[in-house]
Amino acid sequence: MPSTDSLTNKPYQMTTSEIQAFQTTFMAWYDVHRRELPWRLNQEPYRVWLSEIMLQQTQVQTVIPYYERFLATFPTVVDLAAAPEELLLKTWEGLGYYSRARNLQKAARQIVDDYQGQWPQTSVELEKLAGIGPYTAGAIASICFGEVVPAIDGNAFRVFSRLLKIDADIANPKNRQIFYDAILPLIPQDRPGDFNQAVMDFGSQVCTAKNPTVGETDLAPFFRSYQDGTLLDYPVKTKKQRPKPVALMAVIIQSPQGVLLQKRPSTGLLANLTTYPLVVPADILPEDEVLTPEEILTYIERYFQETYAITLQQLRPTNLKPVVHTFTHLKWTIELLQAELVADVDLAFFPGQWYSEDALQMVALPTVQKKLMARIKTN
DNA sequence: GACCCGTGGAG
DNA sequence: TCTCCAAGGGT
Repeated sequence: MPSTDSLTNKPYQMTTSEIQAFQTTFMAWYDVHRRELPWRLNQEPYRVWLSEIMLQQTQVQTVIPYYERFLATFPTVVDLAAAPEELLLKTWEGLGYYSRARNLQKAARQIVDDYQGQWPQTSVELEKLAGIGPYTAGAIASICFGEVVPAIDGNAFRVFSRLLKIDADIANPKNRQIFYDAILPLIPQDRPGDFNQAVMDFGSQVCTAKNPTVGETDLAPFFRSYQDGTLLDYPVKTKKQRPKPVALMAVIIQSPQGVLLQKRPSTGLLANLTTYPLVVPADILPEDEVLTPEEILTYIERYFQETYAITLQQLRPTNLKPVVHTFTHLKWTIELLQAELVADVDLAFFPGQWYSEDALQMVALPTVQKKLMARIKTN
């Protein structure tokens, strides 16, 4: 049951004097413990925006080297708008959630083409840009333009659910408004950007998911859940489902021109990235039929013939241990197969090409592909 | 609203 | 090994 303020009868509120004291204490904590980060050098929208996109579902430590490299490669929004996709994805390689990179460029082109290179300055307008949702819009608007608006991310959910004992399920998007309404009156009018960044720093350094140390800070008296010993009961979050297991086969085909790699479709998992040809046996094998390994290979040969007009020679299993790679929602177990080709294969129907070692350096490879290559190299 | 979309670190 | 998490957004 939600805690209710006796004066206003609205849920999850503080009195005016409580708010004053909280703000003073919280911002004082921030002024002492504020982290120095590359994207805090100044408040240029391009730099702040890039950091916010990279930090989506990604830890600070992981982002920092990518951030520096990306800024060096694409110093301005104009450079980014004009970048070749291959270089864009290569710069993002390994960071994951690759649609972020494509949306980043889409938004850069919106800025250049639709906004004459001038950033919109409100969260409402910012949210119209590709890849910018409610959180990122709030973060940029408050940090760069001083708009008094919450930036509600995982840290904010955790900090304010514990502060105010908000027991609404944070996994339910419908409950976001409850947090918005609760946080908005807590934002100091003169420091909205600092406030939102203070939430990040406090949430990631003190009010952490595991082993929180709220009790060791001056903020402890304000945390209602800490006061009654229920800090770890918050936030309330329903469980996610487990990654679904999927069996795949990678077909490694060598030739004097290099190895055959396939560019994935422009939508869906690992969009536009490059891997060995990956076959999902479940998709090309007859259902409800027990097949021998030899028969399975025959089906794969037929699949390559019919789909790509490629004749595989000597398709065979390797003695390599399968590669296991887990995504958020999928768990791939990949068997490695080898094949030879007759000379002068026509790749007219194959979405890929032969890659030499040098050419491999230029193309964006997902981590699962790097794992597959490592498995081969170490044997 | 439910599902899709990566990766690396922590315990 | 397994589970959960980490500055979410798109469809």
